[in-house]
Amino acid sequence: MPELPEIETTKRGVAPRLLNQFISKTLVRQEKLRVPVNHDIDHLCKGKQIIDVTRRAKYLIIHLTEGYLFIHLGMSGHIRFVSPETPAGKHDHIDLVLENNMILRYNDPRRFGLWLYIKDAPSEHPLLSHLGPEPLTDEFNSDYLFKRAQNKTQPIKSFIMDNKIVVGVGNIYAAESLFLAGINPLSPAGSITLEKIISLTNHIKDTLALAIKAGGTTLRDFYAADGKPGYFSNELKIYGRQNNPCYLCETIILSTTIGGRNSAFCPNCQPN
DNA sequence: CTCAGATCCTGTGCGC
DNA sequence: TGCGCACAGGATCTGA
Repeated sequence: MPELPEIETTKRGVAPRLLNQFISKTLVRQEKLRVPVNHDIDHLCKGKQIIDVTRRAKYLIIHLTEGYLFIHLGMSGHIRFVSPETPAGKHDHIDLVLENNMILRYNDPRRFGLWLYIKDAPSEHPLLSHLGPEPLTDEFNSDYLFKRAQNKTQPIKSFIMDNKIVVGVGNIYAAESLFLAGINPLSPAGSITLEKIISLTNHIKDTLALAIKAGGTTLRDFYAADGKPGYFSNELKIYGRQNNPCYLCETIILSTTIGGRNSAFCPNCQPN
């Protein structure tokens, strides 16, 4: 489900209702996630106040009076507020119960996500410490990207999806940005000209910012915390459009596999 | 070091 | 209608 815009949309949806609240209970129905949930997470969170809600890469970070709660939604997760009487359904793995009785409920069929309580500074944690810059900050710019790309033979698409290079660029937005920049996703990262890297950098930023504005991309099952779908799927120009004509030149869009992920591209608009 | 591929898990949608 | 298969928005590990 989620890429960075979906996480950001989720964060904006849940933050106002979490802020300043006290946690009364953390109910874990399924602890086997990408990383097992702390066995004593209920004890660790109980009675603590939520003092901030932030995002780093695709992690939501709930700041408590002591420690932090990391939430990652993996490929199929979502969190929503439900009232106390709402019965838990299939794959409703965790409830964060607040003292006002509202429940932040986490559902994740594939269980690639995680919930983790950590005590020390998030940026030092092994899950976050190696991460590259946020795409919407000035730290992520064309000079940086060009430098990092030098001598890389890796396909440019895998390169921009590498969290050590830049975080938050998933399969959808990688495909969209490369199309808009006119770059073939298979081209070796080190072979891309500075001009194209400048264009790519700008399109990554623009695409993500637009998608956040639209409330994320709803393909099948993404709904923001308020239950509203995202509207960015209407804007997708290349992702999932293989075998259809390109919107710009009507050439039939091709697809290939890069890093195990399906990758659509227009052979005419993205020649190299 | 770099990179392709396998892996964790369940649901969906397609062709037969 | 039912079955089997391919594939899905992420991230990490292994091994060539």
